[in-house]
Amino acid sequence: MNLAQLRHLIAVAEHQSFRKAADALCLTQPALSRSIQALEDELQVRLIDRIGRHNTLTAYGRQVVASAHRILAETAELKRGVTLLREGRIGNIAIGLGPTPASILMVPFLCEMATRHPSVQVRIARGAVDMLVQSLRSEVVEIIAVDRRALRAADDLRIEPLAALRGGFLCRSGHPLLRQPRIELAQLRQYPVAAMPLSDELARNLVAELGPEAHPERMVTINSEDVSGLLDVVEATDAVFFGIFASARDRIAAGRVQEIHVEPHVERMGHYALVSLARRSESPAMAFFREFVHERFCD
Amino acid sequence: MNLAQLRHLIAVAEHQSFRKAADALCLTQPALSRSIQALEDELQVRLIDRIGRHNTLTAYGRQVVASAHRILAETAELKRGVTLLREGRIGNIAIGLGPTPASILMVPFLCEMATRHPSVQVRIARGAVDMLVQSLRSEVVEIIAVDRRALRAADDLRIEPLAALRGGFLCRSGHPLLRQPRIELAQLRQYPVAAMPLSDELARNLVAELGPEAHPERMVTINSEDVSGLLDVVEATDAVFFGIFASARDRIAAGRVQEIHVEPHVERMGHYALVSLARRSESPAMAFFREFVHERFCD
DNA sequence: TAAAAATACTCCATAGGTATTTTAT
DNA sequence: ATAAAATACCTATGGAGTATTTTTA
Repeated sequence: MNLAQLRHLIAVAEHQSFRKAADALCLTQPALSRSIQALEDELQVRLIDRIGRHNTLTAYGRQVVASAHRILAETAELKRGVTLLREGRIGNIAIGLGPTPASILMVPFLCEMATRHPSVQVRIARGAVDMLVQSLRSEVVEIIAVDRRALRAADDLRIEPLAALRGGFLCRSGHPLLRQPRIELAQLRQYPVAAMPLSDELARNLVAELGPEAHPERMVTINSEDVSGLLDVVEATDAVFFGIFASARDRIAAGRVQEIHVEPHVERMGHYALVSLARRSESPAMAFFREFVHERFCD
Repeated sequence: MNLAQLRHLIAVAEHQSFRKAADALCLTQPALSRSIQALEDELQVRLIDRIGRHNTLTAYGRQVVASAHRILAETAELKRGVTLLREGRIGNIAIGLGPTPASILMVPFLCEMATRHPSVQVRIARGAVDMLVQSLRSEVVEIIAVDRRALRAADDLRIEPLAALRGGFLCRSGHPLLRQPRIELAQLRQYPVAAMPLSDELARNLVAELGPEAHPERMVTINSEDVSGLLDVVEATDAVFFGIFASARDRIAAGRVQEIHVEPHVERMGHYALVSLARRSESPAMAFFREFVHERFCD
């Protein structure tokens, strides 16, 4: 039994004629006859009463045609489902975001999906890099966006670097520091410093470039993984934010916070990456996330 | 896309290995690989991530496998349905019965079907032969059992004669007539005669054999198509029944009615037939009816 | 007698098998 | 290095076409 035979049977049932059905199927009449015969032989049952003018279904034929309709409808549904999935009109994606990527991506991405692709289910996990990598390996999430320097390379991971993001110090507009002609770390440290947990590598670099006072353990007083929360504090108080400017893109654009140019000037860059399992194909809707991330990861 | 490919995909999904799945399918691994590839090519989508140890379904694969399960379940259901139908465990039959056949068959057949084949839907139409033939031609019923002599032969009808049935006069046990040594039509006509509508042919025969007094128009006083009803009357009164003895088989066996031997003795036979549409195959469950009829049409 | 379905035959595309190469752990 | 999947190549079968016969209205 095959799907063609079912289509053929339905056509004959509809046209009540092998010839007309064959024409409709773009098939020759003998081919159609044999197709129906083969089905009848396999089911060991006569499906159509051949009575010259208008052929009619037997009781078996009616039974089989009913099933055939369901089967063919289901195959059409299969193809439709694949198409919808490919077009990203259905599907689901599970994403893991490290603290800074979350601050840059989460709300805007969820807004984008909610408006543009409302039928795609999105799940977002947030957390530390190690935890996210674990989620990735256990396939709880399909992709993660994390700090590249906190990542241990492994050949089961596909690491896709993202554009580097500028970072440094931010404070609210009208902050007392901004009135000073030259801001050194010592002045800045008179205010609380808000930052997310920083990597050892970054800590070493800070100490090397700005002196021992710049070690996060000493410098950072307000520490949270919730970067947005930190920025709320920075906007409302004299606390100073240390992190990636893109996390505060909207606030900077709105003039609510601004960069502090600390002397000596050192360009701080954040390096992030999308990480997924190697040799694993990705959900179709994941293209949206990928595109969105590359769009947002720039200064 | 074909059913084999869907089966193959499901096997690979289950075994997470082309080799094991191929073994399970009694297929070689290359054949299975190509089958899956062909399906992927047709759907233009990767269905399985080949990752050495355990291959896994892609998002598309999961979608397709879900549909594939439904499709294959439906094809199994199709075959099961055909089998059930062939075994007469499901199905429906619509039957037409003339007055006398109805009196012989209806109740016992319905009892038989209700006990032996409770899932088979049975519809029984009763009526005059012409009406039943019309129902047959319009496929309202699939077969009719009627008086053969009331039937006009036509080559779109398949007529299957049934064993002839003896007929004549019946009265209740203890009927005054039975005390007489010799019963002639004149004596019998002192009592009401109950009969169903009789054919012109039979009327002519009766007149020829028993004289003008035997013409149904004069002889029959209680006339109905409901033979069982007539027999109820005959049992309860001195009315005499004229018809086929098989209609009263149970009543005769129980000694409630008995034959009246009218002189001169003329063997009256009823000739019935099963009629169906020529070149039309019959419902599988119809075999039960056919068998039942042949079993009951005997004296 | 004419129209439709079945049959006879021929051909080709496809599915399967075997041998081998490539890939991944 | 080994196990698994992919590829190459060959074969056979099933399905389709053409020509013809049989059937039936």
